[in-house]
Amino acid sequence: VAPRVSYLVGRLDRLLRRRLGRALADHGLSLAEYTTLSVLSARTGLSNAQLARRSLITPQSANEVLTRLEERRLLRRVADPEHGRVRRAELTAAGRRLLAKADAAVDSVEREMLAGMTGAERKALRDALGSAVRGLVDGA
Amino acid sequence: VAPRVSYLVGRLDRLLRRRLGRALADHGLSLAEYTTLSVLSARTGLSNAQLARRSLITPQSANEVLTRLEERRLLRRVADPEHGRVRRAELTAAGRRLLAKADAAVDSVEREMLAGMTGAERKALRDALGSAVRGLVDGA
DNA sequence: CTTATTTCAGTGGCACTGAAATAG
DNA sequence: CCTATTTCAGTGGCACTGAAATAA
Repeated sequence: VAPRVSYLVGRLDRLLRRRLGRALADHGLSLAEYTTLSVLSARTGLSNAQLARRSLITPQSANEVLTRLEERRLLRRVADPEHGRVRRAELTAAGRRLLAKADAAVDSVEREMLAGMTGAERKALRDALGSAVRGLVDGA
Repeated sequence: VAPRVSYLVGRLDRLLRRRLGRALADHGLSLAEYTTLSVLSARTGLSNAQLARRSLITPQSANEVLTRLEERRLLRRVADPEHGRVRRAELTAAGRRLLAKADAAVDSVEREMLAGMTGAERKALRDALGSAVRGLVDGA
Protein backbone atom coordinates (compact mmCIF):
# COMPACT_ATOMS: atom_id res chain seq x y z
CA VAL A 1 0.00 0.00 0.00
CA ALA A 2 1.45 3.35 -1.09
CA PRO A 3 1.67 6.00 1.62
CA ARG A 4 0.23 9.41 0.84
CA VAL A 5 2.48 12.02 -0.71
CA SER A 6 1.64 14.35 2.18
CA TYR A 7 3.02 11.75 4.58
CA LEU A 8 6.24 11.47 2.61
CA VAL A 9 6.61 15.24 2.48
CA GLY A 10 6.14 15.46 6.24
CA ARG A 11 8.74 12.81 6.90
CA LEU A 12 11.31 14.48 4.69
CA ASP A 13 10.58 17.90 6.16
CA ARG A 14 11.11 16.61 9.70
CA LEU A 15 14.41 15.06 8.74
CA LEU A 16 15.47 18.20 6.94
CA ARG A 17 14.53 20.45 9.86
CA ARG A 18 16.55 18.33 12.22
CA ARG A 19 19.64 18.20 10.03
CA LEU A 20 19.49 21.85 8.97
CA GLY A 21 18.64 22.96 12.49
CA ARG A 22 21.77 21.29 13.84
CA ALA A 23 23.97 22.60 11.03
CA LEU A 24 22.69 26.15 11.49
CA ALA A 25 22.86 26.12 15.29
CA ASP A 26 26.64 26.18 14.93
CA HIS A 27 26.20 29.62 13.36
CA GLY A 28 23.59 30.83 15.86
CA LEU A 29 20.74 30.69 13.35
CA SER A 30 17.40 28.91 13.38
CA LEU A 31 16.05 27.51 10.13
CA ALA A 32 13.48 30.30 9.82
CA GLU A 33 16.15 32.91 10.39
CA TYR A 34 18.45 31.37 7.81
CA THR A 35 15.63 31.15 5.28
CA THR A 36 14.81 34.81 5.77
CA LEU A 37 18.42 35.88 5.27
CA SER A 38 18.63 33.68 2.20
CA VAL A 39 15.47 35.05 0.60
CA LEU A 40 16.52 38.64 1.29
CA SER A 41 19.90 37.95 -0.24
CA ALA A 42 18.23 36.97 -3.51
CA ARG A 43 15.48 39.59 -3.31
CA THR A 44 16.75 42.56 -1.39
CA GLY A 45 14.29 45.24 -0.32
CA LEU A 46 11.31 43.01 0.37
CA SER A 47 8.81 44.31 2.91
CA ASN A 48 7.53 42.15 5.74
CA ALA A 49 4.26 41.55 3.93
CA GLN A 50 6.01 40.61 0.70
CA LEU A 51 8.30 38.23 2.51
CA ALA A 52 5.35 36.57 4.20
CA ARG A 53 3.48 36.09 0.94
CA ARG A 54 6.53 34.67 -0.76
CA SER A 55 7.23 32.23 2.07
CA LEU A 56 3.56 31.28 2.48
CA ILE A 57 3.42 32.28 6.14
CA THR A 58 1.47 34.95 8.02
CA PRO A 59 2.89 38.49 8.30
CA GLN A 60 2.97 38.03 12.07
CA SER A 61 5.31 35.07 11.80
CA ALA A 62 7.55 36.81 9.30
CA ASN A 63 7.73 39.91 11.44
CA GLU A 64 8.91 37.98 14.48
CA VAL A 65 11.90 36.68 12.58
CA LEU A 66 12.70 40.04 10.97
CA THR A 67 12.61 41.73 14.36
CA ARG A 68 15.11 39.28 15.83
CA LEU A 69 17.46 39.57 12.87
CA GLU A 70 17.25 43.35 12.96
CA GLU A 71 18.10 43.41 16.67
CA ARG A 72 21.14 41.29 15.89
CA ARG A 73 22.14 43.78 13.19
CA LEU A 74 22.06 41.10 10.49
CA LEU A 75 19.63 43.19 8.48
CA ARG A 76 18.21 46.71 8.58
CA ARG A 77 14.74 47.93 7.68
CA VAL A 78 14.36 51.26 5.93
CA ALA A 79 11.06 53.08 5.56
CA ASP A 80 9.81 53.23 2.01
CA PRO A 81 9.60 56.93 1.05
CA GLU A 82 6.50 56.32 -1.06
CA HIS A 83 4.51 54.16 1.33
CA GLY A 84 4.08 55.24 4.88
CA ARG A 85 4.21 52.05 6.89
CA VAL A 86 6.22 49.85 4.56
CA ARG A 87 9.73 49.03 5.73
CA ARG A 88 12.02 47.34 3.23
CA ALA A 89 14.58 44.88 4.60
CA GLU A 90 18.15 44.47 3.40
CA LEU A 91 21.10 42.50 4.71
CA THR A 92 23.95 44.25 6.50
CA ALA A 93 27.55 43.33 5.80
CA ALA A 94 27.49 41.17 8.93
CA GLY A 95 24.33 39.48 7.66
CA ARG A 96 25.95 38.68 4.34
CA ARG A 97 29.04 37.29 6.04
CA LEU A 98 27.01 35.04 8.32
CA LEU A 99 24.81 33.91 5.45
CA ALA A 100 27.84 32.86 3.40
CA LYS A 101 29.03 30.59 6.20
CA ALA A 102 25.55 29.19 6.81
CA ASP A 103 25.07 28.58 3.09
CA ALA A 104 28.05 26.26 3.06
CA ALA A 105 26.57 24.20 5.88
CA VAL A 106 23.17 24.02 4.21
CA ASP A 107 24.66 23.09 0.86
CA SER A 108 26.37 20.15 2.47
CA VAL A 109 23.05 18.75 3.75
CA GLU A 110 21.34 19.50 0.47
CA ARG A 111 24.02 17.63 -1.46
CA GLU A 112 23.67 14.65 0.85
CA MET A 113 19.92 14.62 0.27
CA LEU A 114 20.28 14.72 -3.51
CA ALA A 115 23.29 12.43 -3.78
CA GLY A 116 21.30 9.43 -4.99
CA MET A 117 19.49 11.27 -7.78
CA THR A 118 20.33 12.04 -11.38
CA GLY A 119 20.03 15.55 -12.77
CA ALA A 120 16.73 14.63 -14.41
CA GLU A 121 15.37 13.29 -11.14
CA ARG A 122 16.34 16.45 -9.30
CA LYS A 123 14.62 18.57 -11.88
CA ALA A 124 11.54 16.36 -11.73
CA LEU A 125 11.49 16.76 -7.95
CA ARG A 126 11.72 20.56 -8.14
CA ASP A 127 9.01 20.72 -10.77
CA ALA A 128 6.71 18.40 -8.86
CA LEU A 129 7.14 20.34 -5.61
CA GLY A 130 6.29 23.55 -7.43
CA SER A 131 3.27 21.96 -9.02
CA ALA A 132 2.05 20.65 -5.66
CA VAL A 133 2.29 24.10 -4.10
CA ARG A 134 0.38 25.65 -6.99
CA GLY A 135 -2.33 23.02 -6.66
CA LEU A 136 -2.87 23.92 -3.02
CA VAL A 137 -2.52 27.68 -3.32
CA ASP A 138 -4.84 28.07 -6.27
CA GLY A 139 -7.47 25.80 -4.78
CA ALA A 140 -7.50 27.35 -1.32
CA VAL B 1 18.29 31.52 -9.52
CA ALA B 2 16.87 28.17 -8.46
CA PRO B 3 15.78 27.93 -4.83
CA ARG B 4 17.05 25.00 -2.81
CA VAL B 5 15.03 21.81 -2.74
CA SER B 6 14.94 22.03 1.06
CA TYR B 7 13.28 25.44 0.76
CA LEU B 8 10.64 24.06 -1.60
CA VAL B 9 9.99 21.11 0.69
CA GLY B 10 9.54 23.45 3.65
CA ARG B 11 7.11 25.65 1.79
CA LEU B 12 4.99 22.71 0.69
CA ASP B 13 5.04 21.17 4.14
CA ARG B 14 3.83 24.42 5.72
CA LEU B 15 1.00 24.66 3.25
CA LEU B 16 0.11 21.03 3.77
CA ARG B 17 0.14 21.35 7.55
CA ARG B 18 -2.18 24.32 7.40
CA ARG B 19 -4.65 22.69 5.02
CA LEU B 20 -4.60 19.28 6.67
CA GLY B 21 -4.70 20.82 10.13
CA ARG B 22 -7.88 22.67 9.28
CA ALA B 23 -9.48 19.67 7.61
CA LEU B 24 -8.67 17.42 10.55
CA ALA B 25 -9.70 19.91 13.23
CA ASP B 26 -13.29 19.32 12.15
CA HIS B 27 -12.81 15.76 13.35
CA GLY B 28 -10.98 16.70 16.54
CA LEU B 29 -7.63 15.40 15.33
CA SER B 30 -4.23 17.04 14.96
CA LEU B 31 -2.04 16.08 12.02
CA ALA B 32 0.28 14.02 14.21
CA GLU B 33 -2.70 12.20 15.72
CA TYR B 34 -4.19 11.46 12.33
CA THR B 35 -0.86 10.20 11.02
CA THR B 36 -0.51 7.85 13.96
CA LEU B 37 -3.99 6.41 13.45
CA SER B 38 -3.28 6.03 9.76
CA VAL B 39 0.02 4.23 10.24
CA LEU B 40 -1.48 1.90 12.84
CA SER B 41 -4.33 1.13 10.51
CA ALA B 42 -1.87 -0.13 7.90
CA ARG B 43 0.51 -1.74 10.40
CA THR B 44 -1.44 -2.83 13.43
CA GLY B 45 0.43 -3.91 16.53
CA LEU B 46 3.37 -1.54 16.27
CA SER B 47 5.07 -0.63 19.53
CA ASN B 48 5.86 2.95 20.44
CA ALA B 49 9.52 2.49 19.53
CA GLN B 50 8.65 0.92 16.18
CA LEU B 51 6.24 3.71 15.38
CA ALA B 52 8.88 6.31 16.20
CA ARG B 53 11.49 4.68 13.99
CA ARG B 54 9.07 4.39 11.11
CA SER B 55 7.96 8.02 11.37
CA LEU B 56 11.50 9.31 11.93
CA ILE B 57 10.68 10.98 15.25
CA THR B 58 11.88 10.37 18.81
CA PRO B 59 10.12 7.77 20.98
CA GLN B 60 9.20 10.60 23.36
CA SER B 61 7.26 12.43 20.68
CA ALA B 62 5.52 9.29 19.50
CA ASN B 63 4.57 8.35 23.04
CA GLU B 64 2.90 11.70 23.67
CA VAL B 65 0.57 11.16 20.74
CA LEU B 66 -0.14 7.53 21.60
CA THR B 67 -1.00 8.49 25.18
CA ARG B 68 -3.54 11.07 24.05
CA LEU B 69 -5.15 8.72 21.56
CA GLU B 70 -5.33 5.96 24.14
CA GLU B 71 -7.02 8.28 26.65
CA ARG B 72 -9.59 9.11 24.01
CA ARG B 73 -10.15 5.37 23.45
CA LEU B 74 -9.21 5.62 19.77
CA LEU B 75 -6.60 2.94 20.27
CA ARG B 76 -5.56 0.49 22.96
CA ARG B 77 -2.11 -0.72 23.94
CA VAL B 78 -1.65 -4.32 24.94
CA ALA B 79 1.44 -5.68 26.65
CA ASP B 80 3.46 -8.01 24.48
CA PRO B 81 3.53 -11.40 26.26
CA GLU B 82 7.07 -12.09 25.09
CA HIS B 83 8.67 -8.73 25.82
CA GLY B 84 8.20 -7.17 29.21
CA ARG B 85 7.90 -3.46 28.53
CA VAL B 86 6.66 -3.50 24.93
CA ARG B 87 3.07 -2.40 24.42
CA ARG B 88 1.59 -2.98 20.99
CA ALA B 89 -0.97 -0.45 19.78
CA GLU B 90 -4.10 -1.23 17.80
CA LEU B 91 -7.08 0.86 16.77
CA THR B 92 -10.41 0.48 18.53
CA ALA B 93 -13.66 0.41 16.59
CA ALA B 94 -14.13 4.09 17.42
CA GLY B 95 -10.61 4.78 16.15
CA ARG B 96 -11.34 3.06 12.86
CA ARG B 97 -14.60 4.95 12.44
CA LEU B 98 -12.95 8.31 13.09
CA LEU B 99 -10.04 7.46 10.80
CA ALA B 100 -12.40 6.65 7.94
CA LYS B 101 -13.99 10.09 8.17
CA ALA B 102 -10.63 11.83 8.50
CA ASP B 103 -9.25 9.89 5.55
CA ALA B 104 -11.90 11.34 3.31
CA ALA B 105 -10.95 14.88 4.33
CA VAL B 106 -7.24 14.20 3.82
CA ASP B 107 -7.82 12.57 0.44
CA SER B 108 -9.58 15.67 -0.72
CA VAL B 109 -6.55 17.87 0.06
CA GLU B 110 -4.19 15.30 -1.41
CA ARG B 111 -6.17 15.19 -4.65
CA GLU B 112 -6.09 18.97 -4.85
CA MET B 113 -2.33 18.95 -4.42
CA LEU B 114 -1.80 16.35 -7.15
CA ALA B 115 -4.44 17.63 -9.55
CA GLY B 116 -1.97 19.27 -11.93
CA MET B 117 0.26 16.21 -12.28
CA THR B 118 0.24 13.22 -14.57
CA GLY B 119 0.55 9.70 -13.21
CA ALA B 120 4.21 9.61 -14.21
CA GLU B 121 4.87 12.89 -12.42
CA ARG B 122 3.22 11.62 -9.25
CA LYS B 123 5.32 8.50 -9.32
CA ALA B 124 8.46 10.52 -9.93
CA LEU B 125 7.57 12.70 -6.94
CA ARG B 126 7.05 9.71 -4.65
CA ASP B 127 10.28 8.11 -5.79
CA ALA B 128 12.28 11.30 -5.39
CA LEU B 129 10.91 11.94 -1.89
CA GLY B 130 11.86 8.43 -0.90
CA SER B 131 15.32 8.83 -2.38
CA ALA B 132 15.82 12.15 -0.54
CA VAL B 133 14.89 10.54 2.79
CA ARG B 134 17.29 7.67 2.18
CA GLY B 135 20.07 10.10 1.33
CA LEU B 136 19.66 11.87 4.66
CA VAL B 137 19.06 8.81 6.82
CA ASP B 138 21.96 6.80 5.50
CA GLY B 139 24.35 9.71 5.69
CA ALA B 140 23.45 10.80 9.24
C1' DC C 1 26.70 -4.78 32.68
C1' DT C 2 24.61 -3.38 28.45
C1' DT C 3 20.95 -2.35 25.67
C1' DA C 4 16.05 -1.40 24.31
C1' DT C 5 11.59 0.36 25.64
C1' DT C 6 8.73 3.27 27.99
C1' DT C 7 7.68 7.43 30.16
C1' DC C 8 8.07 11.92 33.06
C1' DA C 9 9.60 16.64 32.78
C1' DG C 10 11.14 20.65 30.65
C1' DT C 11 12.42 23.39 26.43
C1' DG C 12 12.47 25.20 21.76
C1' DG C 13 10.98 26.18 16.90
C1' DC C 14 7.74 28.39 14.77
C1' DA C 15 3.54 28.71 13.06
C1' DC C 16 -1.25 30.35 14.22
C1' DT C 17 -5.48 33.69 15.64
C1' DG C 18 -7.03 38.08 17.46
C1' DA C 19 -6.75 42.83 17.80
C1' DA C 20 -4.98 47.46 17.39
C1' DA C 21 -2.57 51.39 15.25
C1' DT C 22 -1.21 53.65 10.97
C1' DA C 23 -1.27 55.06 6.20
C1' DG C 24 -3.05 55.41 1.37
C1' DC D 1 -14.95 53.96 4.63
C1' DC D 2 -12.12 50.23 3.05
C1' DT D 3 -7.90 48.03 2.47
C1' DA D 4 -2.96 46.96 3.29
C1' DT D 5 0.96 46.95 6.44
C1' DT D 6 2.96 46.57 10.70
C1' DT D 7 3.12 44.97 15.23
C1' DC D 8 1.69 43.47 20.18
C1' DA D 9 -0.12 39.60 22.70
C1' DG D 10 -1.48 35.07 23.45
C1' DT D 11 -1.96 30.13 21.91
C1' DG D 12 -1.09 25.73 19.76
C1' DG D 13 1.44 21.94 17.24
C1' DC D 14 4.84 19.15 17.90
C1' DA D 15 9.33 18.20 17.83
C1' DC D 16 13.51 18.12 20.88
C1' DT D 17 16.98 16.91 25.09
C1' DG D 18 17.67 14.91 29.61
C1' DA D 19 16.84 11.54 32.90
C1' DA D 20 14.83 7.64 35.23
C1' DA D 21 12.58 3.10 35.71
C1' DT D 22 11.99 -1.50 33.84
C1' DA D 23 13.00 -5.66 31.44
C1' DA D 24 15.53 -8.82 28.05
